[in-house]
Amino acid sequence: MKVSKTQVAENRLAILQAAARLYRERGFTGVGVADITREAGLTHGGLYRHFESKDALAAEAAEYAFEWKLSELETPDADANTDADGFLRTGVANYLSAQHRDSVGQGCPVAALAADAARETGAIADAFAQGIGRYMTLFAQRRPDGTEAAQIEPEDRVRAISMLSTMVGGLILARATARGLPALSDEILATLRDHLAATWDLDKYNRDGCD
Amino acid sequence: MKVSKTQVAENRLAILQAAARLYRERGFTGVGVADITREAGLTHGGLYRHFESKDALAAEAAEYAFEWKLSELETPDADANTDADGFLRTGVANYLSAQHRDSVGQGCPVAALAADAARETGAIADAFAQGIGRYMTLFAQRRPDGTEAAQIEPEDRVRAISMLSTMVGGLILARATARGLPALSDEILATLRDHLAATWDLDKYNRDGCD
DNA sequence: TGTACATCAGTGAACGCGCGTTCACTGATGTAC
DNA sequence: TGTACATCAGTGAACGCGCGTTCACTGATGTAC
Repeated sequence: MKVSKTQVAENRLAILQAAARLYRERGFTGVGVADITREAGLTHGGLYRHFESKDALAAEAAEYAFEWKLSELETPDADANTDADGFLRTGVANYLSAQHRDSVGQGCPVAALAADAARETGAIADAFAQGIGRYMTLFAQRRPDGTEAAQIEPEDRVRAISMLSTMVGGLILARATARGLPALSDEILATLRDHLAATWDLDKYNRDGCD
Repeated sequence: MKVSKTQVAENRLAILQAAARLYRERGFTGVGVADITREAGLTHGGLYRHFESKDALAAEAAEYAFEWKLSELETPDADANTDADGFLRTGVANYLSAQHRDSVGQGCPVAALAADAARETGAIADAFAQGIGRYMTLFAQRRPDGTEAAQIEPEDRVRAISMLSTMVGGLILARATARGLPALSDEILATLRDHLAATWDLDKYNRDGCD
């Protein structure tokens, strides 16, 4: 039963979306191709009309997850995000929220899969290296004083590396403690939200020169 | 062929050590029981004389990895660690080194497996929650001014949460980019070493009161 | 526009393979005497 | 201390199962005329 070209495109996208969600939830080695196609409303055999192998699908699903997340970060959810300051304050708060912690499948691919990706080689590893590189640049461009960096300065990269590391590490720690020590998990999120906002303000303040 | 009691204890330990290394290298879902026993110099069948199931082994291996890492942190490698300042400066530099990045199997269980542990339930999840909780307390007790906290203050916990999140996240990002963007990987490590040391000094300075 | 037919996305059975776990067996250990 | 024997850690074949991948088949689509 051949299907229409638009249906083919829809099915392919459904497979990618299912893969991107399931991989984030269960890791690259925790999901079978049958799980993915079932989630997309298809049977496993047809997957190979769309992707050469499970690994090729995983790599493309990783790229898809990165695209998806970037657009999420662009328009987090509120409307006070016209300048970099608002964008980053809301973005950080959303990132370190209980909601993001509890919805891995819809969340940041770095926090969900970077540790898994470090064990991979080839296309999956490449997708993650490139994706993380793009996140770094995106973050470095947005400055605490609300301006967009025309040229990225060393201090912009320091800020981006420090913030992304803290956000990713904090979310992973919050997730790992969510079941066994829920109070600690909540404390990690709340503490980092405050701490990053304070660092943020200090960075702005230092532009006038404190020391 | 029954073996002596000391040999039994040695074999059990060898299995735990092999498991702790292989799980860190390949993740909880990437290692089979035959891989572990082979690494320990045994065959797969005998594993069940020591552990009730693969999951029970994984949980105990996680606990073992946490014990191992804590003692590593206590005596990082140098000898200038008699006070908290030296301990933490050297500890942070070691943690964010290329050597630690490139030896996952001997490294911090949190950076290697916390993302995997967040997908687990039961004994493995518990082991990680408890282990992370202990790391937090250990870090909070050590103060930048070189003293050991008699009682842990809110600011001590903020510092511990912020530092651990940054270190764990940074190491994971450095590992995920090591293959595809080695320059970025090195930059992340070097930047965070400097950044954390600077935050450290600022913390010390603020005790006299700047603002 | 209508008809004939080649295309090919999707189906589901089948494949070889490696997994976690079980179990009959082995034989050195360690104990009872 | 020496002998007889029960114990049990370790072996390796076997189990059922789910995996990634293949393939003959189906039948609606889309094209050639």
